[in-house]
Amino acid sequence: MHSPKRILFLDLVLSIFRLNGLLIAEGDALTEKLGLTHARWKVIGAIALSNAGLTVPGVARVLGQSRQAVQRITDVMVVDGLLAYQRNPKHKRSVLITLTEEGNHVYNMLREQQDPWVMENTQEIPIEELDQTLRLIRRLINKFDK
Amino acid sequence: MHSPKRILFLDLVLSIFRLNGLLIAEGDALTEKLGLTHARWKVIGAIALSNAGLTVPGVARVLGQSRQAVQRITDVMVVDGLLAYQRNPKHKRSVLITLTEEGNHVYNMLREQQDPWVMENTQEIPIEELDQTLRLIRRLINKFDK
DNA sequence: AGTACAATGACAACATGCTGACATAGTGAA
DNA sequence: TTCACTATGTCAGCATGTTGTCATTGTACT
Repeated sequence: MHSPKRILFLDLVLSIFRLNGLLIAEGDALTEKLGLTHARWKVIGAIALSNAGLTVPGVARVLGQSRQAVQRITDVMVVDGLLAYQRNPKHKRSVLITLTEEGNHVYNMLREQQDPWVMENTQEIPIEELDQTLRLIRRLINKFDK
Repeated sequence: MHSPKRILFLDLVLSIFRLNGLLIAEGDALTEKLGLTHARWKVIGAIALSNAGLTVPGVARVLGQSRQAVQRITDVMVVDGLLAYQRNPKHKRSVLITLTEEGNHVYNMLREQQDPWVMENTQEIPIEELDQTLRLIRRLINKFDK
């Protein structure tokens, strides 16, 4: 049972855990000057990328997290003036999340940090390898996301 | 600046976050009957795989976590009778962690759950793809782990 | 329309990760 | 040997994730 594939897969699982931790640390370092954290980085990114406007459960679905976890983050970000809740014509209670002017400004500054970071960490990696890896990761996500 | 590579990389980062969350859920489901959690699964695995015996900071280094986080888990596992602290001939205060008889039993049962799980989730995936992916993940880990 | 089921907000309990701080133990160089 | 630096255990505070529960709102089917 100690097939190479088994070892390889368990190794991959542990490496995902490891990389996840390192990416969180990178995210925190990257956003520290902006008064953000990795969790807020994920949320502000999801909202900035949405055209139609997202609700709290909508962000949770995009990020694959519980709506409660997202709600806690967005509540704080609204208090901090980065996000605002807007009336949702489609739902009496479930409001839409939008970026405030300050939120937009922070997101733009975030981009200025993020873009060189991405460049730095991908320039030596062929695009085909990134693509293959992303495809396998997605395949595993689909397998587990039921 | 919206190069395909940039999009691809950010997509990969988000997918790592996503897969990490799903793997934690899988780990929790897999170990629930054994009274474990994903965090204890990682720790018990690290200790079972070590031949020479590990200290708390040793496990932390293997897993790439803070020693404080590992200490908290092992303290509980010692109380629960899965682990035991043993005198370390090389250090007066930093004890070695060993599996108790019960800990060994739980680890074996864990393997009985884990092996079919690994089989089920890898049988359709060529070993070369797993290998390529692991290599890229490792490459990123090395990049961020300074 | 009415009614069952799903989605949402709100609150709580808990697990797990991080960092910081402090005292003690170990190590290596002068 | 002595002294500076590193490693370790311990305690605390905090951020973030999970699940569970309950009341309310939306949706879809009869």
